[in-house]
Amino acid sequence: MKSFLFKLYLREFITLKLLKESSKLKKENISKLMVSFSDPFRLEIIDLMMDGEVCVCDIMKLTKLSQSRISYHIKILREAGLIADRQEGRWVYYSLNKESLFLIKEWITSLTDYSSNRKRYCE
Amino acid sequence: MKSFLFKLYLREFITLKLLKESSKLKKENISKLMVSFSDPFRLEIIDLMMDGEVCVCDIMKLTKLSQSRISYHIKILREAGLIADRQEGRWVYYSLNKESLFLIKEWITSLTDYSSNRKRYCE
DNA sequence: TTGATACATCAAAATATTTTGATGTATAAT
DNA sequence: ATTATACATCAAAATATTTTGATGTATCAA
Repeated sequence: MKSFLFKLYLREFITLKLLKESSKLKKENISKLMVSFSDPFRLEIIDLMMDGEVCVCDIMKLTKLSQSRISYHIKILREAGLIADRQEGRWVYYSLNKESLFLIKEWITSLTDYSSNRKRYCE
Repeated sequence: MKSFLFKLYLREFITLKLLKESSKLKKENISKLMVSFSDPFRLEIIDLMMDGEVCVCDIMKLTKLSQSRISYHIKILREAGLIADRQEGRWVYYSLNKESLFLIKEWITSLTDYSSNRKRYCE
C-alpha cells in the first residue's frame, strides 16, 4: 500500500488543478486562499516559508506552537493550494506555492486596475 | 453636535493612518485585510464596489442580504481600511480604497518575489 | 522487532465570527 | 411636528473556527 502521504499529494494535486481551471480564480478559491491568509499564526508560518522549505519540526522550534496545532494550520494552507509538500523519509517539507501566490496577485491587480471611481447619487 | 457619522469618519482616518505607517503593512493589518477578504459575502460586496460607489440600499437590492447583515460586513471592511465612505444626505456611499488594495498587492508581490526555493534537509 | 521520531487525524472543549431581530440616530419630506 | 428612509449598533442565538490532548500511521535506527 502506498504511503499515507500519497493521498495528501493527490488531494493537493486536485486542489491545484481546480485552482488553475480556466486560468481564473473562482470566488470560492479566492475565499479559501484569503481565509488561509487570515490567521496570524498562518501568516507566521508563511513568513517562515519565505526562506525556503520547512518541516513541521522547524515550525515547532521557531514558533512554539504545538505539533497538532501546526498540522491543523498546514492543512488549511494545503487545502487552499497555497503550499506544496514533499516527503523525504520521515520528514515532510512544506513550501510556498508560487503559482497560487501569483494568481492571488493577479486577482488583486484586477481589483486595483478595473475598479471604477464612478460616483453614485441616490434619489 | 456633529453627525454620528463623523465618529466613523474619524475612526477610518485613524485606521488608514496606521495602515500606511512607515509605508509598510504590519502583520496585524495584513491579517485584518485578509480577514476582510475571507468571507464570500464580503467578496460579493467588494465585487459590487468595483463598478464604483454603492450605498447599503444598493447592496440590499443586489444581494438580498439583510440591512444589518450588510452593515456588519461593511464594518469589517471599513475597519480593515479596505473601503472609504462618503455621506450625502441620508445615504452613505462606500467605495474601494485603492491605496490599501495597492498595499496588499505589494505585500503579495514581496511574497512571490522574495521567497526562496532553497531546499531543506533534516538530519 | 522494538523503540523513537515526524507527522496526521480525531473528538471534545474553547473561542471567535456571523446572523437575526430589535432598537437607536440622523436626515429629509410632508 | 410627524412620519418615512437610510443606516448603525446592540444583545442573544446560531454557526464556524481554533485549540487541546489523545491516538494512529509511516519511517528509521538500534
